[in-house]
Amino acid sequence: MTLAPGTPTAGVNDLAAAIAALRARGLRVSAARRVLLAALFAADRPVSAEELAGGLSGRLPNSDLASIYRNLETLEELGLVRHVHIGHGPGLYAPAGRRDAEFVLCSECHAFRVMEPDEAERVRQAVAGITGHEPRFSHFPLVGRCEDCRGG
Amino acid sequence: MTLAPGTPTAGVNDLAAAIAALRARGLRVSAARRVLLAALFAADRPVSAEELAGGLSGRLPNSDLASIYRNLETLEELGLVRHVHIGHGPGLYAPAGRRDAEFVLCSECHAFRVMEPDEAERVRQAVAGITGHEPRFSHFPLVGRCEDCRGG
DNA sequence: ATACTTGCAAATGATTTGCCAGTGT
DNA sequence: ACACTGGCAAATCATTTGCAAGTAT
Repeated sequence: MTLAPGTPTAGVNDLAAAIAALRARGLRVSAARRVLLAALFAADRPVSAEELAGGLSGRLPNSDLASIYRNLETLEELGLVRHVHIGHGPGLYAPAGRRDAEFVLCSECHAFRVMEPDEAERVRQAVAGITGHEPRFSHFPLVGRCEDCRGG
Repeated sequence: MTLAPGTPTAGVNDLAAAIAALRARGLRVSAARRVLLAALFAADRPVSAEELAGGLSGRLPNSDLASIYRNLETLEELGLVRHVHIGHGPGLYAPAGRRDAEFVLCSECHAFRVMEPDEAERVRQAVAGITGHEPRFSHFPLVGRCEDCRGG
């Protein structure tokens, strides 16, 4: 799809707002999209397209992976959804909040979490001051041994 | 393959040392491995298996992707090779030095570089102090807008 | 009514596996 | 000699694309 001109959609933080954003862009609110968005907002962690298809079956007559990928792509272009990579598995999708979540992954125990807003801000500041790059851990998480695994 | 017991191989920084490490582990020094390692050490940036196969053809009668992947995996288990991911493309391989290289990628201009040792150390310290994680940017690079792109 | 969407099948790109012939030690 | 390796074909996993039928607006 090519996005028609219009107000650039930012992140939203609930299903209703996401659906409103679809409408605002002139995109159709189909059953498949409703259920997909609902599943994403209901999940407490980023989920794969495969998991979404699984969770959706039953809730929808047929949940096809191709359609799910297509919708995830559309929603991502709209800024309503985002995806991260953990290790070598499939991409994991999550609803996009008003600001991108920054992820942290332990390379040893694989604990995965979202940074606190101020934590993320401090990392941004510190890293920018050292490397010159304003870091983003929303697509590739920050990977490293966590405090526990380091024997803290 | 399952690695036989022996001295755990660390990174090395030249072809001869890598070959010695293979021998030390009782692995065979075949023409394919020689040429593969030579290509990796000759490259000035991480390269894909496909690129390696291309560069190798001519130097070897037949360079098969499957064999290249198998060897890269073996060499990686030995600690002689490492791979990074940039965006969604194929994995990119590089020889592993005595300590892992930490990569930085600009999310805007896609400039890709290796951190200076002290730069990496400062990032490690700073981030560990904030998130509790000792960060590693050898598998997933640190991604963010670079100084130039931020209008520095 | 019409353009956007879906489901299904088939294609693609990256990487892995099975198997037997070839070769380093 | 013998186990380790390489080549080739086929399989697998994640994701994408083509296309005709279905549906939101």
